Amino acid sequence: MSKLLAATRILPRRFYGAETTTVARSLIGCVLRHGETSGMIVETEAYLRDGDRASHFWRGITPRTKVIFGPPGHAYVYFVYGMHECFNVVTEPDGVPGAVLIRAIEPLTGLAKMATRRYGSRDGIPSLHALTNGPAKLAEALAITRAHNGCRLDQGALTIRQWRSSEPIEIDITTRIGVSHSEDLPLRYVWKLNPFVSRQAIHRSADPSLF
DNA sequence: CAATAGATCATCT
DNA sequence: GATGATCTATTGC
Repeated sequence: MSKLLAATRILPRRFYGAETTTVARSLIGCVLRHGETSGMIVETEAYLRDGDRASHFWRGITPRTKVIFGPPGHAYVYFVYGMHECFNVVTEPDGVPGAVLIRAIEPLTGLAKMATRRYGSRDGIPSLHALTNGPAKLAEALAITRAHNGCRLDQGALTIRQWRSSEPIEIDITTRIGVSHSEDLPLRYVWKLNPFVSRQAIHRSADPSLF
């Protein structure tokens, strides 16, 4: 076991029972690990109970959203676009819905395995950051599937660990990616200037030279 | 670099 | 029957 992983400790269940926005922000800098593969969380999005039409659960409990209404600290994994799976953590107390989508990680261990899962046995990967800079990309790289839906994150093969960073992490808050409702809510948390985020936290402008 | 098309199916109306 | 918390390849400037 590497020193890197030995220095981490699994987040307790109560960590996830807090407000969804707090959990989303606090997860930045933590380590998501599945077996030999792991990465540092650099980008998250909060999905809320109140006033958030972009969430999967704003209409209430369905077979798919059932786990989101359950106790915190469990995985919510959903399938979209006929081919992609994305990983969330369930937040808020039991009975209160809330979820945080993990949008990007910085690869830490098991790089070769991740590359094989993403690109097969062909040699050479496009780039390191392209390995895990998107919710469906990191799920594939870490082999997180719908089979993990509802599993606990404080025990078993799929865990999230705290990381003692020597320096405080600078976090940018932006609107969320790819949503077509509640687009203006500032619920995306990105590690400022980290090259492994899915998109820069830079605003778009008609004049790119302004940036 | 930016914009767009196509892949492809579970979920809910 | 429409839509989607996406990704990749391709086209266009």
